Amino acid sequence: MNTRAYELRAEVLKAMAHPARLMMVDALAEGEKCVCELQKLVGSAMPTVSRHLAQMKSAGIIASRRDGNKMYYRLLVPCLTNVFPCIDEALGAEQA
Amino acid sequence: MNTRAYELRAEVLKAMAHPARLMMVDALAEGEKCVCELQKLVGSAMPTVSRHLAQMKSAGIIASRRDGNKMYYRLLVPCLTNVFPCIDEALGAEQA
DNA sequence: TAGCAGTTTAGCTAAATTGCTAACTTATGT
DNA sequence: ACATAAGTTAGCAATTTAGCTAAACTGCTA
Repeated sequence: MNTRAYELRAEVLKAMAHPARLMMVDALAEGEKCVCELQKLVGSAMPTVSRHLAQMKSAGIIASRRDGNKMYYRLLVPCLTNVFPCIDEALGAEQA
Repeated sequence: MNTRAYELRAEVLKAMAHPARLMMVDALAEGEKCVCELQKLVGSAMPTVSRHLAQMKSAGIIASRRDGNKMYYRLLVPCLTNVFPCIDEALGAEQA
């Protein structure tokens, strides 16, 4: 495994490593949502939400589609949500 | 799901979201390793490696054991490595 | 007890991240 | 054409992260 591969993986993980972004990934796992819906969900200002989404999009884990004046985002890699149970397990065990 | 749960998950992901740390997680998935081995692997200065390890330890994904003057680290949550194939898939697909 | 290998902690600087407000864009409706 | 709704981009301040060097520990071994 070369360094470049690890850099790419790190970018994807970094794109998820934020409470608001995780919340959105979770929501998008159920199906596509518009920015306005996601904004209500996370409760941050619209520009903030938009930037979080742009970040995940540039990492390649979500994609967008325009419908009228709404932008719909969808999760490109649903298997990412499979880590959550594993992470929660880690949080339960903690120290050792 | 409450906000706190997402914050905790984000911390775990953040602890992994770095090329050097991912490299170490991959290495530790094969079995425990001392800091000196990990340092050779990632090629950064020893204090830097030590701090990366401390970060992952405080996130709860690795643990340490002292043997003489060496510290051995091990992966507490091996299932974390299951995401990598999924991430690589995401990197292959990209935009949409 | 002195010295050495292995590791961690401290202190610093540079760079990246986050969140906000304000300004701009795109599409809808009148 | 104008107003409004939905999003994005820009620019700023505060915080966090990353890497380095130097200094402190920790545990062997002579």
